[in-house]
Amino acid sequence: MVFTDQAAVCGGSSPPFQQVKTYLAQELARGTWLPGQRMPSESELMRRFSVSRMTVNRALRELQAEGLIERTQGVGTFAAALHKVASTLSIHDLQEDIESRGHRHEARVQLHRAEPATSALGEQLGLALGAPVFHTLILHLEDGRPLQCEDRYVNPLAAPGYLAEDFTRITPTRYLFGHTALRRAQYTLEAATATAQEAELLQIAPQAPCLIMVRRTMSHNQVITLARLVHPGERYQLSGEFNP
Amino acid sequence: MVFTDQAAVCGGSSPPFQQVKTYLAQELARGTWLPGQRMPSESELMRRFSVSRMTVNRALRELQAEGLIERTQGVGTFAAALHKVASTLSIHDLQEDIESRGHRHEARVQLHRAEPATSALGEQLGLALGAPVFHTLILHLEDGRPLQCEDRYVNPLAAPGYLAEDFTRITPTRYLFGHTALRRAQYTLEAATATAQEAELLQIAPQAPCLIMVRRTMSHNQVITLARLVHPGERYQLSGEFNP
DNA sequence: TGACTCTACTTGTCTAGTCAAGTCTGGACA
DNA sequence: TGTCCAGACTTGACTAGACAAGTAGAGTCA
Repeated sequence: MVFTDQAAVCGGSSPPFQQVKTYLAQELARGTWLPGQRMPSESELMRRFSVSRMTVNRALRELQAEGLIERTQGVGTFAAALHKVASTLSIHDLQEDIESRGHRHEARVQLHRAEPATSALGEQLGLALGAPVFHTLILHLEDGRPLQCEDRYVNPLAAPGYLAEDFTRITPTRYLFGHTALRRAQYTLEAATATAQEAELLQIAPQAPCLIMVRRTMSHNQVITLARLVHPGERYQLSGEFNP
Repeated sequence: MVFTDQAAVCGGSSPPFQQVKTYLAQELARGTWLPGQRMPSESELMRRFSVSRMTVNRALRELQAEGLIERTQGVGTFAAALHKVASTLSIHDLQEDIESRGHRHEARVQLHRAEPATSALGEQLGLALGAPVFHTLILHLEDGRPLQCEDRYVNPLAAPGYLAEDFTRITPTRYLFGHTALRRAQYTLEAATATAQEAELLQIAPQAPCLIMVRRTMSHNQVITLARLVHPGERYQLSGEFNP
């Protein structure tokens, strides 16, 4: 059988489900089945590879989870329309990022206190006007060079111990990950100029382009924290990969 | 059994593997097992939920794929250190993005020709110095407002029909998705200022911050295309979500 | 012609058992 | 004391068969 041979060539000694998966992924990449076209059924693949249905099923289920194929009960398996696959960009923890480059991470706490919530802030965090909100402003440096200005508001109900923490030793992100039931986060990412205060802290020109991330982190239905992370454009890049 | 009851409450009539998965995900979110801590083994979950090992295994395998847990053969299953989970930011096709907002997408082709490769470009695309390279410069507009300046070089070996295409009707991204064996893509994202030409096309001030994405798209080992996508900072935002 | 049913095919899910391979621990032994 | 090995436990992978649920097409009947 032609298919079995090809799979054997490519798969080497990898487990059978992986061989089926690799074979299908390769053929998809070669354009054997164009987007929307019908692909072999499970029983067809069973016969071709001489494996049980569970094995074929696992390969197909994983390809489906990866967005390469679409399956419909009662109908069949189809090659996915690849342009619909949303690519993803990874966002890592800054401290880890810096340390993985073999550099030194330093945090300078500029502000660390409770403040009364303004109306806009209270609404976002689900707090009454004037209720206390924790506010930190921290400058993160890589080998002494300013890399991120982190302006963060924290809901005291979600993280009561936040003010007592020493953020030169642990980043707020890590602290909140460990001490709250973090469930969801929303990001927006944009290019803009920093505020005058941020520009001064980051030691950049007032009009210099910055990569600004605004992050809203939530537990089940309560907003835990609101962060504005400002990075100098010339010193910070995000990079990502996409393997369909 | 306490565990079975809880799962039944949450899972409703969903299939057993989903109930096990939901139960574990909920307990993880509640902090029942802190990052790095040992979680119940497969046989323990088999007994608690009265299901077969394959069912428990599927739940655990999917949680592992989603990054919530870590598993080691011979050792056990552990709660993942959540701060290590790389969050992802979705990047969609621009034309689809615009149309999903109910707006009109328009592409203006500024440049559309073959050029001899410079040494730097040839090296990136795997071509000899002076070999022909396809070059397009396209301005994308949303309801008549410039939103993206797309400067793209394409390897003629990978997409020989590229020059003949009408890019006011289909975006290069979509064309390349449909006509090449796209396998991998690498991104970098940064904030910077546009070139003078780009600023003029985008109708922005020369010093205005822009979100710039550089994308390298490859087939198996051949670089298909190199694209520089410049977006005016004030008009373009990326947004994403993170559900651990 | 139009509505209905029956059948073949497809995917979704589960079970009970098997073998393999990796880790860890406690006991035997030198 | 230090080394080695056997056993217990864990995950990784697979099989053969089963039932359920959905779709599509062929055939039947009014």
